[in-house]
Amino acid sequence: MAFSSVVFKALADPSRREILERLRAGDLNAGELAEGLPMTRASVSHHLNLLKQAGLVRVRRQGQNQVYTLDTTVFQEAMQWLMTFFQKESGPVPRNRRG
Amino acid sequence: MAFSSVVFKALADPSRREILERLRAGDLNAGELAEGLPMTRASVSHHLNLLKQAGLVRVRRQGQNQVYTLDTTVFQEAMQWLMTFFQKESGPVPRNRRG
DNA sequence: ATAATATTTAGATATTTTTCTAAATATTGT
DNA sequence: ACAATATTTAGAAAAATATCTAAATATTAT
Repeated sequence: MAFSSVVFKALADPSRREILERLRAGDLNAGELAEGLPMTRASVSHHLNLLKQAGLVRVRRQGQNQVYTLDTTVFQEAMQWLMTFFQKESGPVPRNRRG
Repeated sequence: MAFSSVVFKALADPSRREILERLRAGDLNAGELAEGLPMTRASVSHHLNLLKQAGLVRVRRQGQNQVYTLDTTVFQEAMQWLMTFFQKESGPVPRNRRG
């Protein structure tokens, strides 16, 4: 699927945005992320998987836990896509303006 | 529905992003927007409605046509949301930094 | 008022997404 | 190896979304 679709689809769900916002304060494991969300751990796990596929989070094992971290690079790419809409003319987006 | 959900949901569909990208070059009416998209005019109309609800486009009648225009203010808000993810600490986002 | 053109709305169907329960996998401690 | 804990995977059911055809609405010209 095209870059933007996975990312924007991932961002389109309130539970997933909630997860991302919690991760802003620091890494959390799956159990911690599931707490407070009105759904089962299995469902949270599903959302985490979508976020991972979108490249918005990374995961590493730490003992029994799966620890999730924000990965901000994709946020940047999404921002860049949005930013093109402030330039009136369409066409390839200039990345730098030497010469 | 919360601000971000409608907006990100609107952006999550490739056909709708295609529509937005065409509108970058200038206003187009519903018929023009439907051309080239692999679906009926009714379906395009549906997508346009979602974009309108998200505040991403405006529409005005011009004779027999409905003319669609980009509205960039919501793009800005979406960008702002994304931008908060580059500040590690969570909490209310400072809008300006006088004082 | 009628016809022609442009677009939307209604209702139906197909696909995708969300969520659940139950079972499976992985790690740690005994 | 076995039990306890953390998390994911599988499969099913419910809810949301995308798309179609047909009918309805709005504008313009005759």
